[in-house]
Amino acid sequence: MSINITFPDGAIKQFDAPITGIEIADSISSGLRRNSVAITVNGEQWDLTREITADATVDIITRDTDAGLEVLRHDAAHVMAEAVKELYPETQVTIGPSIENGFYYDFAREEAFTPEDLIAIEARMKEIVKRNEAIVREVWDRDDAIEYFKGIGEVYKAEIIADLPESETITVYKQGEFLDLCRGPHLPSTGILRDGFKLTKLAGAYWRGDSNNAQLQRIYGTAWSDKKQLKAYLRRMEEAEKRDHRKLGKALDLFHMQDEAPGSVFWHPKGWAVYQAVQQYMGVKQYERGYQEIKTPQVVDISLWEKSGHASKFGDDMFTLSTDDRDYAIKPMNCPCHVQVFNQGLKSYRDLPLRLAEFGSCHRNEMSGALHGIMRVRSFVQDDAHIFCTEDQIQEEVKEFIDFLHEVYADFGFDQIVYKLSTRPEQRVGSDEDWDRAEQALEQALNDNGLEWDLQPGEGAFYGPKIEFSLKDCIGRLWQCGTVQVDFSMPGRLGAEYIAEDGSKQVPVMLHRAILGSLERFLGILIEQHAGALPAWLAPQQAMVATIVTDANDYAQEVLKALRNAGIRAEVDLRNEKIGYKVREHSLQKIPAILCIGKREAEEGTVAVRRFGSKAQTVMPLEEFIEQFQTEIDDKQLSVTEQTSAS
RNA sequence: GCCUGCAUAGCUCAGUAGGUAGAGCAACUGACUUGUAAUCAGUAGGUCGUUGGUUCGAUUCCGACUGCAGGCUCCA
Repeated sequence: MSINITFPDGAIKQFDAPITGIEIADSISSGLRRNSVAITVNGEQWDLTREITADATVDIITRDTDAGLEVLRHDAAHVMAEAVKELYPETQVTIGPSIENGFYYDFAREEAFTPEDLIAIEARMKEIVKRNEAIVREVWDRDDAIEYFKGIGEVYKAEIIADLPESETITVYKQGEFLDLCRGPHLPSTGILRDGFKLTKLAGAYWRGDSNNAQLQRIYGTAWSDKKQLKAYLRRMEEAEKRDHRKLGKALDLFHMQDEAPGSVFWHPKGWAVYQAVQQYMGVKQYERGYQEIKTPQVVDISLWEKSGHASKFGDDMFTLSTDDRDYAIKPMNCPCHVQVFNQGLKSYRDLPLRLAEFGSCHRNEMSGALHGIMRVRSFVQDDAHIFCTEDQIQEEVKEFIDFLHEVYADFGFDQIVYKLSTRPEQRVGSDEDWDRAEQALEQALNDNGLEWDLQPGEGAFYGPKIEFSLKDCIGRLWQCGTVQVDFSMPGRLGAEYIAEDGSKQVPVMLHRAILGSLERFLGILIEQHAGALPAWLAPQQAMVATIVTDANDYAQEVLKALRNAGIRAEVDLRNEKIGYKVREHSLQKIPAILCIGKREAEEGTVAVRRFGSKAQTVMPLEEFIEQFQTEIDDKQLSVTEQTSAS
């Protein structure tokens, strides 16, 4: 019997059935056969060795594509599990998927794996690849599968199968002595994995992601189509590490943290200069967009947090104190305080939308394991604002906000933004009708802005759904910064109301929103994004005046004064050192402009400018430099190259 | 909070198979007046995170605690 196989380019070829993916690949070219790892058959991913018995549309998956890498990574996880079972037979295997850049497998074992074990496991994996064991797919009866895995002591596997929907076909893959439940697809044999993998780290992970369950041992690895790709990836990771904000924060003398104040930042003069630049920028932008800035108290009676619902949901994570028989909490967030400001005086529908903003200092007793540099801290400042409005105004306000956020992120040099819509969680306040309307409003706003977004069911705040705006950092980690949340419940709980057009009392809708999120976290991301070399408008020290000879000291002081008068953050280096030494030091500090001053410059009233990232020096009159540099700062130019191309 | 690992000079790191530690840079002193990524010489600097235990003796071995790192969980 012959069947028609349709290829991605529309070509149709006849084959004698049954035929396998590997035979199809071979019929096209030996190169394709060598590089193929799986095949898409009528939209479903199949093993290359699985027989195709009827007409089908196929697409051969090669090892260098995203789908191919996923297959390789999944196989790497299986090979790792096989290696672990060979070396430590008492270990139980659970699940092992492919992930971005690699794979992991979760194991249950009494004894902890050590870093030395990883080396042994990796070596055994290489052996298994060398053995080139055939990987065979088998369809099993559900109960037989459960019995089998129970029989060999793999209770986790048995549990997974028992929980699979009845309709699911139970497939088992066999390689050598190792048998694993898996949907596939997999490589025809272990040898095809080749040597582009490496085990990277050891971690704990809860069974089924629930902290009430047993903790398993997770081994992470990275896997690529070949060794060259692997090496390139490892180099990328090394580069990324150099950008780490904790390293740069120390090297550039921006901030420090110490044992006595875990999760809190000591900002040094230079770091604080950046912090201030960011905050002042936001203040101006908010004013331009119709926000009014306020400031609310740090220590507030616990009763307010009980009314708002925060105490019951986050009580354990709040810093509390009592004095004079009264219980207080250090504010973990600003919203209830903002409602208090709204509640002062009688509000009219004419006052809406009312946009109250605060650089609100908040404290949260985050779990010790959650802390991470200045990205996740216990003491932080939010660029927080709450918009009190009518239901009709939600759409427009959210749309406005998204536009605002895009403008801000672009100014800071971010163009990769990930949008997520988080909907009602299990533990929540407010009626289902309110949640329906709130979720709809946000979804509408995202779609109206033509944005691509992911849904995160159940991830909303306890008082309302939210859109999360995340930025991708240099290591590819996603950091949530901006957010906008629709809240139908808190204003009512805290007694907010306004007089409507018809004279009736109405409860306003409250939009919670932030663009930077936490300033601490945002600065961390900013440092990593720019590898510490902040654009001139954000740099802590924008210009450094460095003298070549002591005779130029007086003129250098004049230059410093002129720069500072022009609003430029400048310093002067009069030390008795060689100019090469000074240039090196200030270049390492990534200062955007170094102005070298020697005898010639002093006589001519010029400066010799050396820009960060360039070895070239340009001698120009002081006034010209100031004018040019000021424009660069005012326009928030992101790089000098942009400046030259723009002018 | 949980799992694994780590904690030595201001910084980056070495070291001690148990006998109280060393380099480079930085700091300080002196000389050098210098033209674009490190001038030379000298000096000083450490309860080896805290705290118990084992030992004649612990920075080193064991335990607890604190902090940090990578994950997991959490993130108003």
